[in-house]
Amino acid sequence: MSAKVTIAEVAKRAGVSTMTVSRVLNNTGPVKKETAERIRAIIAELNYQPNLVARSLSSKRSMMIGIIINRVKKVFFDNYIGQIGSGITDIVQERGYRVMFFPVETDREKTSAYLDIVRSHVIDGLIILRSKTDNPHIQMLADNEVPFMLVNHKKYKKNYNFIDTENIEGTKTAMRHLYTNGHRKIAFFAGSMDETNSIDRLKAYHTAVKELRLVVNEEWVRYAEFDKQKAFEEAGKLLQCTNRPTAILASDDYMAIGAMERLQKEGLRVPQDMAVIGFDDVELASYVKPSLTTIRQPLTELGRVAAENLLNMIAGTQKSPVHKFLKLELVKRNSG
Amino acid sequence: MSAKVTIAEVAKRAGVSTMTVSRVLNNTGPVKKETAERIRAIIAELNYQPNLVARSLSSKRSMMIGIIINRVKKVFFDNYIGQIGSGITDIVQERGYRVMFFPVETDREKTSAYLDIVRSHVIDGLIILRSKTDNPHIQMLADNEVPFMLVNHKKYKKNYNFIDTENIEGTKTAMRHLYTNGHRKIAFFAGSMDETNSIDRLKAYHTAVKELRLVVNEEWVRYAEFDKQKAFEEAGKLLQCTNRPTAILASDDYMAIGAMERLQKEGLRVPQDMAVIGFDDVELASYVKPSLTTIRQPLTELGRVAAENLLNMIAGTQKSPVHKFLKLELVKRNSG
DNA sequence: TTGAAAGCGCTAACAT
DNA sequence: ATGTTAGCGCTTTCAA
Repeated sequence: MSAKVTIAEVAKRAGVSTMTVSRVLNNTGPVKKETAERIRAIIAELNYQPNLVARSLSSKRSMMIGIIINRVKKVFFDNYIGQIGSGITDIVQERGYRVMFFPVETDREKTSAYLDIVRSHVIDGLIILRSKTDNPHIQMLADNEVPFMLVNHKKYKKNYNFIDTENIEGTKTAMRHLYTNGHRKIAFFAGSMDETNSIDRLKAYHTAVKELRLVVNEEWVRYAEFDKQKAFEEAGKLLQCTNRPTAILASDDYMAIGAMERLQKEGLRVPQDMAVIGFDDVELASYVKPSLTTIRQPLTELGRVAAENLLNMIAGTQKSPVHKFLKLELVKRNSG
Repeated sequence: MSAKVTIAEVAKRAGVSTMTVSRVLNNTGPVKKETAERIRAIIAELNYQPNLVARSLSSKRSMMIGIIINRVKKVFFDNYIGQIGSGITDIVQERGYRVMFFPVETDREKTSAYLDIVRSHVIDGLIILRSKTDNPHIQMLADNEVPFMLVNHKKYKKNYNFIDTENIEGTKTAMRHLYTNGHRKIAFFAGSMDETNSIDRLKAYHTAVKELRLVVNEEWVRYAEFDKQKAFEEAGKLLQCTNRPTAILASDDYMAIGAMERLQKEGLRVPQDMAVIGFDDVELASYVKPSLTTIRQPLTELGRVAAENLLNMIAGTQKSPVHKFLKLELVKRNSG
């Protein structure tokens, strides 16, 4: 890499110490106007750029925010992440930070996984999307007092910060909607049971079943791990039940869509023969036929709020713990 | 951040110098077996993790690969990026590197934009998706001898490396397909004209028009900048033409879908009244109604090849320039 | 308003 | 097989 200009070089040419240059660079401490201008001119002339790594090592801050994405699916950047990531990025950049997205494989062995990038000050704070409940890294982050925010995850611990949605209420809303439409036998497609969202939604399903005095059938609860293909398969099994439900509520849109595909493949009409409702409102939801009725999560907003709180915690203007919930909204379309 | 264990601490406890610990850490140079084991035990006991930033500063490598995503759309992580990113990530992790995704705003002012992260050794190499032709940063990377690969971009310069697809052939294939289906009046929706892909596809459209001796009409070429909404609007204008085409070839799927939505909104049937063909084969393409016929780009493979070549260049086993093209494939569905 | 010294935590290069 | 020295490029701290 040619022509590496360092702060020392700039200082030398300006006839000042590196500290003065540093002050100009960071707007820290007083510098005489003319000196500052001279230095700025030289910086421009030499096209000098501070070495971020050296700066991080020395100052222990990087002005970077990391976004951890649990890489479970093959194509992990889906519209769910796209919407949340967009919200985060907006806020973070507004406040002069940069964002970096880290896909990480969920191996429970490498305990270091992403503690090291924070400890090393590669990034100043972390936003973690849809963490697993048994993720050991989170506790390490907390123990190390690393600023972090969990998105779409819930854990009431005083050094855990999260922003989640009102899953219980949302699930009930969906159930009541189906009930109103005449459904009394409702199946539920659960996501990964190691995510609090899944757990909450499943629990709420059971509660709603009781509250609405619905028929209960264990076979109607299918586990598909937020995976479209798995939902496709589980829907097949569901159709084998002697006592067939008339509606499906799925824990996310991708599962709803997978299930719907299977139903249609087997010749059923949606929603006439079986209604289907999803969760999230990803881009695909409005494109499938019939378009998907779903419980909309305000994903972009989720990202924005997470970013705001994280940055405030880093700045020290917000104290831990942050435990927030955003509202959900039923989006009525044509699938149920 | 509590209990910061450094290499010095490990060395002290092991009764050796930091260099010996460093050697154990990096498998560099010889260390007596027992010493190594003792050191490893202490590392485990103290839960020591090397400081990545200090390591980067000293060694000038970070074992990280950056992926630059031009942030033009609001939700920038779409399925196009998802597929490419997935391919990249697979290869990069296989080879012991990590990946980080950087969304960057396309402001031409900040010339530093992403040169600084490489110069600073935050990352060892860069993959850039769909760069603009007038992107000044690329030349800076080249001038600074930064290892980089452009994906879905073409530029024959000896210090530019790219992996692209055979856009010309692909476009012609699509045109011939429409021709075979009886179409003689074919419209074209061009993407952003500051991307080589768009330029190539538009050029190929014109060539095909000539080769197939088709009717020519300037109004049939619409510019929609890879934007679904813009395509929606342009399709409206297209319908105003006195001499209306019978088919649309779009430079990417999102535009094709936007156009299709408008046609359907105006009461036209696709493909009977107007055929529509896209480019890419993103996830949405198979979900829209009618499902989208498209020229499939091997997106995941594109990512894999980009990553392989980049890592080889970093390792010194691959020389610049790398100029590669992957084949395209017509995916026949129901829209044309 | 400016500078000098020290050090962030690690590894390269050269000893031994 | 191991250690010493120096330094990566910056900022912190203290002094002037």
